[in-house]
Amino acid sequence: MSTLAQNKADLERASTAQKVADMLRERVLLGELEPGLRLSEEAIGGALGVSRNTLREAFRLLTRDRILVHEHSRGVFVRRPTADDVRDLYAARRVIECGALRLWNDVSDAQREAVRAPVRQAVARAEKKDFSKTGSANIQFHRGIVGLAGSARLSDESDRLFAELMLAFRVAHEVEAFHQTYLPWNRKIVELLNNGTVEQAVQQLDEYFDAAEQDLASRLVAD
Amino acid sequence: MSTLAQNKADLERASTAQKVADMLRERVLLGELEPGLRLSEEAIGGALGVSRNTLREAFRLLTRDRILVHEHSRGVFVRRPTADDVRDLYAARRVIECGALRLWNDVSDAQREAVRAPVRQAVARAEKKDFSKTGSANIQFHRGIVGLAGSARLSDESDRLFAELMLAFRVAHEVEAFHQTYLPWNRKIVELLNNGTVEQAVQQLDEYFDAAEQDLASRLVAD
DNA sequence: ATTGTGGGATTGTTGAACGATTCTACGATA
DNA sequence: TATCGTAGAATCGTTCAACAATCCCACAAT
Repeated sequence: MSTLAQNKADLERASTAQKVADMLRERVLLGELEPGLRLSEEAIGGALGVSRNTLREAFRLLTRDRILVHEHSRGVFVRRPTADDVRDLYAARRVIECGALRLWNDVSDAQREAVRAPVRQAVARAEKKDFSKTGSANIQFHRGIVGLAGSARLSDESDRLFAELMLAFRVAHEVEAFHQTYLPWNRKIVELLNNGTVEQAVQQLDEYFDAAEQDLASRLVAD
Repeated sequence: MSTLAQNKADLERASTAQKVADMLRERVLLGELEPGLRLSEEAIGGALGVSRNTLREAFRLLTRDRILVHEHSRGVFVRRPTADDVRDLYAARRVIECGALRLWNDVSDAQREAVRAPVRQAVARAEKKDFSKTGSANIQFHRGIVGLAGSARLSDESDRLFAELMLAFRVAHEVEAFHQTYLPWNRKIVELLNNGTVEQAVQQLDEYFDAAEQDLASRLVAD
């Protein structure tokens, strides 16, 4: 049955616009296309070998994901989050993740494990002085938390929030170093959860958000 | 300064695709285009006098809003929420709205008033046997709750969840009667908030979700 | 009843075209 | 020197026509 599900993904080949959008998303998140950069329809379309119409469809997709911003008759630009955006982003995360974390005792073991595992891996890597994937590990931890809610829609929206946050890190020139700072926090949260003190874990998560928001926002005031 | 903000809205005339999307969204939400209906590019584009390309951009917009679903090489259809969708929707609402409501004591008076006012109006109308806008009043109440979080992103996403829920009501043939049932719940929640017993209000909201979810899901099992 | 197999309809994508809007650079004016 | 206005270039917004790819439906064969 699992093979059928796999094949399904192969059969549902994405449209050209979807594939272009995926590629552009990756480039933006990898930092190859800097925030604020204007994406010319002609230049990008020519380079990728797709028509303007198809490319515009891809742009719409990414605009909805908040990766790009669309200005009428001016074109699309890689989003450049401001300090206000960061505040909004963290206000949303606080509600979503703290709310999800409070469900800790009502969810499946698999869901709980999706929260613990990323931290365990990050700790293991940190002990080996391997800081290569600390960023994605931190994201995985928070994805796990959102997953406790058991809503695909909420998880999808959170992924969009995380992507936008990545752009903010990029603007703040703090892509990797940033996440690394907060591993101790994540450990503490998992520890509190394992102790059965869920409310304390929620409070700890809330403090993490305070610190992270302030840290990031302070780096975004200057241009 | 307020006039400037108004003019801005005029200046930022929406693109054709955006206007088409807005019109289609309204038609769908009003029930003129039934869930499950396939939207032919040629038919709709011809009727609205826009090109296929522009129409397809509008479709993409609405697909991201979960108003339409897009099946490759088959076309776009008005979304037809299933019982599983309803479960997912309420799982998301539970986390978002209960989380937002817990912020009651930390927000501005204006934000709190945005929660109370819709219930007050609904009560006034109900006393006059005027049940015309009870649906939108219920939605306004919940929009107000989400607004407590103070995140435009979260409010936008919630609007999408509400729109999707409207479609579910449509499928369940319960557009107006549904909301009406839950006015007493809303009153009780506001009452508990005014008493300063926020946690009890949150619990009441959670029970509302349980009841609403079960009611709606039970009407969606049959086709 | 199930399984090919056509043809017809619809979508996916392209390329060109042209009006509308924005940007840029240069010169006029104070 | 600084501000303003303007013509021309560049780019976006939208349409149209075309064709390949895909799906749907009816009909025939087993």
